[in-house]
Amino acid sequence: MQVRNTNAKSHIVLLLTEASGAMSPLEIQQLSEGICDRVTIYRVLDRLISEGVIHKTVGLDGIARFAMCKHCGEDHKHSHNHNHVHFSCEACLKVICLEDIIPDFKLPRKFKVKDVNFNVSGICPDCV
Amino acid sequence: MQVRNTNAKSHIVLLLTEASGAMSPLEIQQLSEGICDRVTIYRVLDRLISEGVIHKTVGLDGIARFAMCKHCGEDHKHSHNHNHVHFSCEACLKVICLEDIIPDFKLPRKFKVKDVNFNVSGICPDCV
DNA sequence: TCGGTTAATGCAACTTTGTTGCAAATATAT
DNA sequence: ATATATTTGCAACAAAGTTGCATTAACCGA
Repeated sequence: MQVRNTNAKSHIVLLLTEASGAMSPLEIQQLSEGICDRVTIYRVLDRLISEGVIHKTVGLDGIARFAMCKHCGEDHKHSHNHNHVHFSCEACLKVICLEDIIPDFKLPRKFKVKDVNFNVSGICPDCV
Repeated sequence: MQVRNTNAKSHIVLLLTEASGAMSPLEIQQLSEGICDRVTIYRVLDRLISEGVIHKTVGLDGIARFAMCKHCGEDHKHSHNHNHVHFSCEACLKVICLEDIIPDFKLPRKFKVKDVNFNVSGICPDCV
């Protein structure tokens, strides 16, 4: 399946690139002033995920949030993990990627790991 | 606020105690054959959480699931973390608590951690 | 540059998950 | 046994995400 660049897609990529944290579809919509329909945002995000451009994280609030894949080069689209910590601030409600913090753990070998979702919530440095 | 034991509550605790993994409110409802209203399940779960009897985890599917706190004695109700790994099997759809697998990570000191939600998805040993 | 093909979008309707208000029911202490 | 506060059921609501289908728009090749 061919990949096309569209207004909605480049707009959303730009938003996520400039964002200071992971964004929910609703937040994207609110910052986009009707650039496209709500449904399109979900669909663009799905595509960006499968293209390996962004990754998804879900915290205890159950809301999906999306962020650019920063440390993932074009070359390993299909094999990269997003195993860094995501921190949800209970005060400012921001969710940030702590790209450098990669928890160390090991599962019994019989488990086949395909995806990782690590979230920590609390108070971020800005909100102390 | 006083705590009461009710049919719904003890039924749900029993279900979770005997369960092989974390359960969603919907799964609880389906295994309960109308023992109580859907809303009551949510409310009982809320209470059990605040009593420190169960804990909550949310994976990439955004669905809340609940499991007994096994390694948490009565005494440290208010301070225990649920920092073990939860494994979601993409095949059998079970979510199990790996109580013994506690990832090692460290945040910059300025972050105040209050809660942890660690999920790994893939294929479990039973579904190889 | 102009069509033609096919991916992407908008709209409307729908599903699923979770929440709230309030009156009725029930657990527990006395 | 009764009083009181907690818990429940019901109905309605809210938020997040999905689906079908007709229309629009990217982009490839002539």
